[in-house]
Amino acid sequence: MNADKIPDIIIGRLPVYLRALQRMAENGMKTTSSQELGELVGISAAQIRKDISQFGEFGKQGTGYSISFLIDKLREILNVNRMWDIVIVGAGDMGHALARYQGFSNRGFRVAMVFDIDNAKVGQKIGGFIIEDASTMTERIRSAKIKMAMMTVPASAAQAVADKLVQAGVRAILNYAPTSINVPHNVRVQYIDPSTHLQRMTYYLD
Amino acid sequence: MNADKIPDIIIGRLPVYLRALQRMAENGMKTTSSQELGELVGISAAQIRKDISQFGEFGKQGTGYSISFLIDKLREILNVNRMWDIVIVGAGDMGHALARYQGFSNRGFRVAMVFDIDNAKVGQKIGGFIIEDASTMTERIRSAKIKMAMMTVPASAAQAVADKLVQAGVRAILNYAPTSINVPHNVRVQYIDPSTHLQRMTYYLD
DNA sequence: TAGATTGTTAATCGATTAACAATC
DNA sequence: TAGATTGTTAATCGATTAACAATC
Repeated sequence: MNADKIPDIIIGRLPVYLRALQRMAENGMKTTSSQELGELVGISAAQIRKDISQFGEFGKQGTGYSISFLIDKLREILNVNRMWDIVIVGAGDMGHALARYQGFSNRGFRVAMVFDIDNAKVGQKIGGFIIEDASTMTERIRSAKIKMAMMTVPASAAQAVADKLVQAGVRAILNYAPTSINVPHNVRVQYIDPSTHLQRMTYYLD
Repeated sequence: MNADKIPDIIIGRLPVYLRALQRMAENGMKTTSSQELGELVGISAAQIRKDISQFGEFGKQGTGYSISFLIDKLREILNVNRMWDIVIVGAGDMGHALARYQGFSNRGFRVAMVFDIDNAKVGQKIGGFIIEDASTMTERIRSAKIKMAMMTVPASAAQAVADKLVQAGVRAILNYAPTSINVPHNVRVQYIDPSTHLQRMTYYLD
């Protein structure tokens, strides 16, 4: 294990490798090569080898990588060889979809609570969760020691909600609100905004 | 307008600038500076000036940028000074949420059709759209000349659906399926996978 | 063994930052 | 005018690629 600081751009590719490897494992494959994995994920074989080698010598010359071994290592590196509880803030359509999403459990995540400010929604059930009042949020998150959140609130509410989450001890926010937010340096943010993603592609269309 | 090829990493930041500028405009602001915009989006002022200057001289020394003028220019550059029709493939929870999402229209997008393979879903309504049979998809997309799609299908179906979309003439795919897909070079893909985004953050958590 | 593929090095390529003249 | 801020240059910093010895 290399003690140097690993660039975030490399960290960002590891989940993509892991996802592809888990798929390969499901399909019964036992080993793969940087070449094969690269074709699957659209990244050069050299880069995949370089990325992986930052963390150790996980491959074998001549035969490549053991898929299950590499999965274990990547899960360890990414800290997803455990379950992370996540809260959802905002019980609109997108919050609903995430609350019911089946794709978290085998990737290291579990939705733990869902919050909304709308009294008409509080108390209702979505995907097995009872929607809780956002006014109790800080305390609930803090006492459950939850570190991750998904924000599916309007842009106008995003900064205030983010501030409350940070206060509650959240250290990673997946932000579905279509706006940038400011958080302290020790808090990570990832952005999911379909319009922004789409606009990145229209540039190339006629 | 610079005729050189603009790096994709710059193109990727423009929608973020545009989103912030539209927010400023809604709040009644008339001008801004690279400094102010940078603090809002978390990018250095120098980089913002450099990015914008790739396309022309849109600012004024001493006063900064006219927000409405810069919005116009960015919309023009990104090709979103028009409406793009989009199809949704997969009418599960995520497809539902996207079909009902109100955040597309003022960013240049309009959902035009929703498809699913499930006969139990075909004919039902979501968000004002009637779910259509996926077997008619290629022909429907082709004759409507639609160039963009959002895929909210299981990972196992993603590659086959992508192939059909490409055949139908789609040139940009926003892929919500948790898997990488392979498409020809003239087709753009953007990925939205909450687990992948979350795993990029857990690396930094204890 | 022969063939395949890793891990790593050095070279190349590309992106970001700092600084400042120009100018509103 | 004085102050502010752009657009741009040069320097720095960082990422990717190509190549190959090592070795399974």
